[in-house]
Amino acid sequence: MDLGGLNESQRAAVCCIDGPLLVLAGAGSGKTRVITHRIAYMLERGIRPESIVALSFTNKAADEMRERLARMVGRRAGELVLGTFHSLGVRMMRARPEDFGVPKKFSILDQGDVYGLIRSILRDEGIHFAGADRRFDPGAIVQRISLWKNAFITPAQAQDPDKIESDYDEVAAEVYGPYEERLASLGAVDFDDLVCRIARALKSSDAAREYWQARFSHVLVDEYQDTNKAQFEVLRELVGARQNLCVVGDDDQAIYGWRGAKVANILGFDMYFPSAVTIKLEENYRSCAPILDCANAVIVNNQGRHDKVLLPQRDGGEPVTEVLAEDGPQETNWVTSRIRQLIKEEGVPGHAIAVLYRSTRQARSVEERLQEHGLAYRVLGGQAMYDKKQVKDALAYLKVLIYPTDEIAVRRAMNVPSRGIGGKSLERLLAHASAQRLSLMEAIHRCDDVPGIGGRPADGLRRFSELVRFGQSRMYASGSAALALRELLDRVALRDHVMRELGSSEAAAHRWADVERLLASVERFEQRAREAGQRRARWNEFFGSMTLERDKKDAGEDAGARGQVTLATLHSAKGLEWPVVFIIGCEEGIMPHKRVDAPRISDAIAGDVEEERRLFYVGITRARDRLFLTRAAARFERGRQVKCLPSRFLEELPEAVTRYNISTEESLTVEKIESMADAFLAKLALAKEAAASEDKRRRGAARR
DNA sequence: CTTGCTCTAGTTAGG
DNA sequence: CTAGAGCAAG
Repeated sequence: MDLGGLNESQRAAVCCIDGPLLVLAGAGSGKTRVITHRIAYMLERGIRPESIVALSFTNKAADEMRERLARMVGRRAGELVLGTFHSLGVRMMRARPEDFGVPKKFSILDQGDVYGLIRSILRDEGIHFAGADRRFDPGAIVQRISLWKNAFITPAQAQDPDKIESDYDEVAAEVYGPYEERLASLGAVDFDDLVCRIARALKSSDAAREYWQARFSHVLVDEYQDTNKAQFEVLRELVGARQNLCVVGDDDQAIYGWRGAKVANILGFDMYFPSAVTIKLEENYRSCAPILDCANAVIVNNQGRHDKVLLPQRDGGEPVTEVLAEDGPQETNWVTSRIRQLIKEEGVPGHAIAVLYRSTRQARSVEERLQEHGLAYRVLGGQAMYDKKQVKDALAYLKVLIYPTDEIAVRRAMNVPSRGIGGKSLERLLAHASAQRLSLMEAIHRCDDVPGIGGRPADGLRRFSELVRFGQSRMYASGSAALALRELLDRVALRDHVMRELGSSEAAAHRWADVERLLASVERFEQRAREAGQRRARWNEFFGSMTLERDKKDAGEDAGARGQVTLATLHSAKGLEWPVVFIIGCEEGIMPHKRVDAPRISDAIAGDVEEERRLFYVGITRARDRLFLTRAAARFERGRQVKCLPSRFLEELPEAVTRYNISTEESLTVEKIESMADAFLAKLALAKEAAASEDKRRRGAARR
């Protein structure tokens, strides 16, 4: 294998395949190359692909890795165990459910399902909190439970009065137990279970541990700084005494502490694995020196970190520019017209430009302006396709057709569009179902037998029951679920329902397009199953992938092809790069965000300024050639004009940064100041000279 | 049970 | 200022 294209430390990281290895990969240091070369190298050394596990945090990263490897090693790439922690969890649970205490056919709840579950528990349990006349955001509760689960804190431990610091902690602790019970009774797991149940089982069961340790020989983890306690435990148990564990990450880019990631995992790697080798990748091939100077200058202000620095490998580069606007509109105006100038006058393609911001709401004003300029853009992140309501509604109908026993799907479908079936009716149905040992769907089919149900709800139930029967008969007759689903959705007029829910027809059309995409993907899936000669499509796989995978952008639809400017939060920009980057809103309160800096608010989870600094650092290191940092002196907030101070991180930037004030059009650089000084001195010298010659002349005149 | 109005709170995000 | 949730009336 040719390792010639790699530098010395990269080569070392590729070739050190046994034992624990920590690769500290600075931004832009060729991390992905190292990972792919390393796996190819391992294959070359005769390690079986199916015993190599390579984990990352997003499906996108995993797909990219797989593609690159396919190019390097061909079809063997397909035999690697390559994916996210969660996909590994699903894989292990599906293979040996008995190891992990889950039913053979467990279902995976997505965020929306979990929210619904928490809401219904809050309602049922509501009496307990009658004293507190507060509303509780299910999101904050879900987040706490998730953090607890990933830290192996049981419902009982969560109720420890010493640990409870706010009423949110209290409510969440109260909900936690019932939540776990409901999951069990639904035969379902949530995303957190996919990791922490694996960790628990491997710890407690010798048989499970031995089996899985024998199955996997080498483990590699990307973005290791983002791992949490549960993920760390999975890794530790999986690699066993051999400790063939290679972790790649950058503590300076740890920006997910708020969702439970433990920087300690990377900072203390050699404490957990004393024989660990550490390799630093510090050469940066991405950005020009002025940008890296900024990055280095900012990040040194953090305390707990591995000592390293980004070494520029590219020549030249123009100074980083700090831009001051009077207010928000002026800031976005300036950014968008600068973008327009770059594209129209300087020939920079749109996809080479990104606007980054701290919080999603900041995107809107930029979007509006870009639209006015007629510039194409895309917004990164946002809601996943499968998380959108209409898609989930359609998906629920599909599940009802294929798995009528799926209670979650039935509950969802039965009231979309609303058929007049409320909580009371559902309660009666469920009671009847469990008494008669029926599934919810069966109970609905026989709703006339259910005591206490009549009138409007009964009508709605009968209509729903008939609808499902219709759909199923169409499915059996045609042999295609996609076709049956299409007819079913037609009949319920889901499209009209979507249109009605959203006033504007444009927004509705947009959302309906997502449903069309779902239908298309169902069709493709069935098509593939037919081609593979399966008697029945493996719907389990389909639904599993719908829950686990965010929508993949259709090939050719990416930003590059359409020359779109990218809008992204600093979080979702991680791992990406652009020639030109704007970071907007560089102000105290936005970045660092006020919820982080403020003295711990009782119902907020304490954040930390160092993480905000790392976020800023991530933003800076996204830029290849040019970087603009903008801020406004004042903003409209909640209808009021508020003064804004520059972010403390701006003060940490080196002197060489250009400072530009939009209103006064003043632009000052060190070079400018120097050249101004030169000019001044030259003038001075000239004046002196003139004065001297004048003097001479005068003296001469006087002599004469 | 649904609809429409009022009130309130207001990071970041992935599987 | 807005979106989403809660509440009261139909």
